[in-house]
Amino acid sequence: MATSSIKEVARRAGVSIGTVSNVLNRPDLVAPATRQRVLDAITTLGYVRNDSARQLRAGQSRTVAVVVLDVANPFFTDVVRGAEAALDNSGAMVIVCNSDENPVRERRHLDQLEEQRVRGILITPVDNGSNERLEQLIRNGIPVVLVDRGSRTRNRCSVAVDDVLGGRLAVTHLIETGHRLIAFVGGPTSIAQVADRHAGAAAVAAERRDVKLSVLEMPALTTAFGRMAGEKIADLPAGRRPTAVFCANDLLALGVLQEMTRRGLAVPGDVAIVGYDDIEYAAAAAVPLSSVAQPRELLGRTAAELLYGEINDGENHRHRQVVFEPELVVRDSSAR
Amino acid sequence: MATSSIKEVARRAGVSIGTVSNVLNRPDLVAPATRQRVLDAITTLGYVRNDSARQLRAGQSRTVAVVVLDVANPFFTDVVRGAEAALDNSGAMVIVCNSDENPVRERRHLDQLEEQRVRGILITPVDNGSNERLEQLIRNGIPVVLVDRGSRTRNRCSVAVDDVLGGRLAVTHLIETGHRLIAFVGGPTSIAQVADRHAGAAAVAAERRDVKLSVLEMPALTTAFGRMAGEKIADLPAGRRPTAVFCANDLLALGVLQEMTRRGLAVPGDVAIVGYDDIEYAAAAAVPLSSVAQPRELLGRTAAELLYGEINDGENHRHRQVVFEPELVVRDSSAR
DNA sequence: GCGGCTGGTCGAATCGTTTCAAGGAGAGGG
DNA sequence: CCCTCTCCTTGAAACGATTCGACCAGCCGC
Repeated sequence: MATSSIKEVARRAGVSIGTVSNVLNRPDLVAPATRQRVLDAITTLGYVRNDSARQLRAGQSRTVAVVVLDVANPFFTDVVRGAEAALDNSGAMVIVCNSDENPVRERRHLDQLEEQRVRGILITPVDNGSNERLEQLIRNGIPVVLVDRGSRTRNRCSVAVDDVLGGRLAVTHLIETGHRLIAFVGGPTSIAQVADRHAGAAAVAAERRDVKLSVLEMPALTTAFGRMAGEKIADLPAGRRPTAVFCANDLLALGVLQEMTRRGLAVPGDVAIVGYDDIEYAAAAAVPLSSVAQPRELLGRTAAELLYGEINDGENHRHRQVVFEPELVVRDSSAR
Repeated sequence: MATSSIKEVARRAGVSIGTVSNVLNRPDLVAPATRQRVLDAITTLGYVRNDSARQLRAGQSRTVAVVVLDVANPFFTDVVRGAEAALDNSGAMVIVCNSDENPVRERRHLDQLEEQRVRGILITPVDNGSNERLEQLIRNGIPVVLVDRGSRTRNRCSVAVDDVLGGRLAVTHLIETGHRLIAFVGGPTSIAQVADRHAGAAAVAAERRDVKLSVLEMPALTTAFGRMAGEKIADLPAGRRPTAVFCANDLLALGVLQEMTRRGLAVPGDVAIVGYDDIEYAAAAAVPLSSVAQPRELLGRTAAELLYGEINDGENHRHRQVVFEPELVVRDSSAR
């Protein structure tokens, strides 16, 4: 019942504590006969190492934390998957903390993690307010890698995806398939990702005289608001109605798609649609959705590798800012 | 840089170690002036408690683990959410472990968690093989609550949803809206959930002479196989074609829906569809999908509460097996 | 036969906390 | 003025592991 300690194992095997520890950590130092005796004692007692004591002695834990904005978001679950894959056989254990876009929760998690002396942290911070706390962690010797946020200051590693490029890709594709009247359906511009995606889209549109990009700014990036945006678009007279819509994420796009179908407008015949994120359900929509895909797993994997490097290189580590390129996946919703 | 210990705080504040500890844990025992001096020392040194030492002394940690089959599955993320909510102000910290339906990974996590002396574990085990390991944990004094699996043996708590009832609800609804030729699209019957849902559906169908339930067993519960099932159904001549389809999960249902739309069959006009799980995208489908919803957050919350009870009641705890009822959500895809 | 070496084992120190019995300084009562 | 009581504070003993110098017994070579 009460889990037994190394001391009892030692007594039962008739050896010293140090020898038991050696069996556990450097078995080749111990004579085979003794080793076997100790192992037997361990199994009969059902001994389980106490990790707290181990860590206390070692001065740090073997776990790495990933702090995400939303565990339910497929984007982050894939990032976590990537990170886990990268750290799988490094002896480290990955734990996932969910800040839920709540600065207070984030703060609490970071405090906890520091108390636990985690080996390192991968984090997508809720806002820029977290910066001071993160600086502190770094000063205290805990490596931090930023995920999906480029780092302005060069004193940490970060991985991100080029959202401006993503916007360019989407709109370039729409122009190439013949569209001239294009709508951008976005969310609050306070979200950096939304702003960047729009910037890319606008830049491409501005390069051509005959292309016009209108903007619909919705309060949030949900299907419900997508439907609402769809209504507004469908209500326009055929001549002034955009023939293509680029949405800041897939949920918006699904909403728009749904509304078009309901109104009897053909996709992509009357209106082409391109989303962003390439979530699993994008491909499964009634009309499979074109979307700008981000290398989610790769993002997590790379972040983990940077962290791993930082942990091992120690003082002479050079921080790196990695930026990935998104990729356009063309499906039926924007086929010619 | 090197994080400072309680000892240095004590020296800097000119008090003993014990006093610093008291400031941290029972501040009212310390004279205000002293307390302030200690707090100042703590902030100037940037002292952070060492949780390992704390736990070592305490004998157990303050964390509770949730071991899920798939972090990316919305079902589990909601369960986790519920558990977090229930434990939020109990001082416990929730960590999420992902077994990825892999017994080896599951085993490794359980080992790690036992070494960490976690307070308790919520788990959806990969298979019945885990049972022995779980028994062991329980014997060693770590409370375990099963999630989404009823416990046969009465020696632990569990929470589950009545899948047989879910099947009944779906088919009863279809019969009431006038359907007589109904298809069940399922997955491998080795999955208990699938078997139960089918059992419920079959039971209701058997109660009426004029109702016929055919079964399509697909290899996996994905949209791709849903489309395939859709093909088979659409290929049938109109007279023998089922007028309603009940799918073992929403992904299958979305696949079927997609194929119907592609073939020009109206949903629900020609074929009504009911799914299972009520995932977020069910409501967002081109034709909003009727689905059997499980109380996912409630499941997590209840599991956490049972665990909490078990932790606190100690010896005189009585294990309970809680079963929740699913609920049918009717949307357009099966509207009359 | 003796010095040195090697392989195996031991014991003690250490990590950073918490807890608790014990002590000390004032204050208040007799 | 002394005794008692309260309030603070202290110091030492855990908790369970790891690590490292010391020790001991054989064995080898000279």
